[in-house]
Amino acid sequence: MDSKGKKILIADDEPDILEILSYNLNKEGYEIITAKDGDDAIQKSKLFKPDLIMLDVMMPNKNGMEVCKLLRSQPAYQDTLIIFLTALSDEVSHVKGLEYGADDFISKPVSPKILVTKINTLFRRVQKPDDTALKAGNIVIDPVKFVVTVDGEDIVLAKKEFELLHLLATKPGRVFLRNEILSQIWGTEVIVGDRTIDVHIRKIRQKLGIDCITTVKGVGYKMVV
Amino acid sequence: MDSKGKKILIADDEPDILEILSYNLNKEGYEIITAKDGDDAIQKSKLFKPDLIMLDVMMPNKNGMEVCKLLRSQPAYQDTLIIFLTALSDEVSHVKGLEYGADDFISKPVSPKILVTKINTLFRRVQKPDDTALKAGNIVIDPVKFVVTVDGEDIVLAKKEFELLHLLATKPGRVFLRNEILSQIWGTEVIVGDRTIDVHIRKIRQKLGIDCITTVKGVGYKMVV
DNA sequence: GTCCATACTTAACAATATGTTTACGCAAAA
DNA sequence: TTTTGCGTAAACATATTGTTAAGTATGGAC
Repeated sequence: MDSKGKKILIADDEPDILEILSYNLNKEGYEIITAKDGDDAIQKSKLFKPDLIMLDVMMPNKNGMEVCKLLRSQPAYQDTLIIFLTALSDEVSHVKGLEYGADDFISKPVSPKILVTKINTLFRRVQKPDDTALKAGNIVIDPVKFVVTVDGEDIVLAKKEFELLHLLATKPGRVFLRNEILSQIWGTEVIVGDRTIDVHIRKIRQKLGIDCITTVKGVGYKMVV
Repeated sequence: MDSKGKKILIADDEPDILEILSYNLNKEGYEIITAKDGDDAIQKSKLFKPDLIMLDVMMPNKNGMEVCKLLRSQPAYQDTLIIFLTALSDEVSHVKGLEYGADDFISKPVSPKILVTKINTLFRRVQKPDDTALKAGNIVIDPVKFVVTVDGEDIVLAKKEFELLHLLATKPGRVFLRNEILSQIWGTEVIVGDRTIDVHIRKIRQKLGIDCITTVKGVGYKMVV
């Protein structure tokens, strides 16, 4: 579930369209938010921070183009994927849409297959690996090779363990609240218990063999230098 | 960036398209030259010696195919990258384009992100000429002879298997995300399932007999050194 | 062109690694 | 002493990959 669990906002004034799109994308594991017009789309974008926004070109209260232009002008939406829903032959919208920073177009009537394929592909494109190796004392954390090295010896961590250690190592010495850890590693969507963090911390300590993570009772964890 | 500062010639009869493409590629640091038809494209190619040429299929005064054929017939343009701009569903152009020596295709309407990604990828591909044999431990991968040698013994791999192994071997130890693998080996057009990668990995492991590829669960694969 | 061999892809299922919860014990603070 | 928070281990659930087999292209020989 890497490209999934993403949030998609769909804005269209026709309830039928909304339903069809929602159904098909929801089935694929995406979380769907719907909006019925331009203003609604802007509001809900700010509220839910979707990863992808589908805009009907023709909508009441600000059409798709206007919404796109407005969102793209803000830094927070620079990397958000934006797709337009257009009539099949609407070349003008295509050209204009591109100027406003659209990433793709889907023509009505919408084929569920093309829809899903396009969206999966788009998400696939934007993912890129983080490539800054971190060092904390005698520990080296290398996201490129996905290995942790202690005193020159490679240690294999599971994904979550690695992410957790990497997070702590971004600011050695700084305390990370349990809440921070949860939202950074697990995201706001998934809800996991507090014990889950403990268990991962324990495994990291166990695998690394050295005591590099300190517990700050009632607060969180930090990396020692 | 080392793949930048390159010259790109864009040939299309629609000024809007020219402008959009120019804008996005220029932003990436490429130097852009535009041409409005086939003859213009040929002239400016000779004049500016671009590193990459984007040709609209439908153009006045020699269409994209003709231009491609003509340029490719000259030794000077043997190694120039040529990309076609095609309508989304234009399968015929794809087939013909490949015959004439196209390096890739971009479907209209053009997504800026995909455009930039593709072009960056293409330059990266040619930057490291494929004629250097790679070595990783006791494995030698020779793209010229298309053979893999383990401890002096030749092993025959299928095309996809070879490409996959070669990709991993370009940066031994580095983790390649499944996404990266998909876009590097399969490209942006084709969409294949995740299991497909596994199967190829399996075959490589089986044929080589040695354990040179490590699985990083939830992340991807990497070559061990 | 047809046939054949090979490679590629997909789907179903098995195996395994990973993530999460639970229950309990311990220790420090109130 | 009671309470609170954390550590631990095992049980459980889930996710991800490995494997197999069968279907689908693809390209070459004839």
